[in-house]
Amino acid sequence: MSLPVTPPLPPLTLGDLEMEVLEQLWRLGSGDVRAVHAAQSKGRDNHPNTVQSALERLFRKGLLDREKQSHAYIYAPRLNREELAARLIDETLQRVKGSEPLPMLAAFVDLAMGQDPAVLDELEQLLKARRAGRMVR
Amino acid sequence: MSLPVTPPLPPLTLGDLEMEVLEQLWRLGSGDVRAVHAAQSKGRDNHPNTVQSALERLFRKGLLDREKQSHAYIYAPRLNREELAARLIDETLQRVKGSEPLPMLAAFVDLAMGQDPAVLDELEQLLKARRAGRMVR
DNA sequence: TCTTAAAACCGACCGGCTATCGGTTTTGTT
DNA sequence: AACAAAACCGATAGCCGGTCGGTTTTAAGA
Repeated sequence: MSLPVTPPLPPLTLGDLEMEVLEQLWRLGSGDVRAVHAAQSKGRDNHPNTVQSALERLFRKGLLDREKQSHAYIYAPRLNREELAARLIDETLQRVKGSEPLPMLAAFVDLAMGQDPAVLDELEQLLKARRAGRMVR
Repeated sequence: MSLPVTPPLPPLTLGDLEMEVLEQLWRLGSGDVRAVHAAQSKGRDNHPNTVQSALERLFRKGLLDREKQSHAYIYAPRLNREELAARLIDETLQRVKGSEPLPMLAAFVDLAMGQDPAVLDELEQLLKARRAGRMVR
C-alpha cells in the first residue's frame, strides 16, 4: 500500500521584506498595496512596486489570500504568527530529520533559557496543563 | 544596565549538500575530505573539491571543528543533530518574533513529542535538572 | 462613450549564496 | 630534491529576494 505522503513542497523561505509585509498584514488584518506600503514606510522607503512584489511572492507561496475589490487586490494572511512559526519549525525538523525529540527539547530549552530564564516556569505550567489534559481526556 | 545581547549573527542556512555532509560527519564522528566524499558518494558522484567546499563553508559557519593531521584537515561537528535542530528552530522563532514562546512549546510537546506520555515525565526531569543547575550557578 | 488615473503586470538588473569544478600552490613524506 | 596529496584560489552557473521602470489593463467619472 502506498501512504498518502504530503508531496514535498519546496521549503518555505521568507526574505526580510516579506517578513515585514507579513508583519504589517498581521497588524492590519488585511490591506492592499497602498495600505501595506503606507504602514511600513517608517524606516523603509520602498517603491510601492517593491511591496507589490513581496505581496505577490507571498501570495504565490500560499501565505496570503487575495480578493479583488474593484481596482485593487486586498491581501490577507492565511496563517497567523504561531501557525507560520509552527510550519517553519516543522520544515526545519524535516530537514534535520532523525533528531530525537527529548535531547532536542533539552538543547532548545538551554538556548531559550539563555535569553529568558522565565521559559522554565512557562514550560512547567505547560506540563501541568498537559498532564491535566490527559486526565480529562 | 545593558544586557549582554548576542550580536545578531547572520541567519544560519544550510544547503542540501552541506546537510548531507553534516549527516556523514555525524555518522562518522569525524573525517577528512576523502572520508566524507567516499562515505556519501552513493547516489551523489561529486568531485572531491565540491565536498571540500561544503566542508569549508560549514567550518566558516562555525558548525565544524577542524584540526590538521599532517596533510589533511580532520573535520568534526561542533553540534549534534539535536543541538543543530534546536539552534535552527531558535533562529526561526527569532525571525517570527512576537510569536509567544508558550504556544510554540505547546505545539512542540503536542506534535513533535507525539503521544508518548513518558516524554512528559522525562521533560519534567529535565526541567528539574535545569533549575538545579541555575541554583548552583 | 471617451478620458483619465490607479493599479496590476511584465521584465530587467543587482547582490548574495550554494553547488560545482579546474587549475595552482603548498606541504609532508620518501 | 621529487612526488603525490591536499589545500587553496578563482570562475561559473542557478536560484532567489529586493528593487524599480515601463506598459497594459481596468474601473470610474466627465
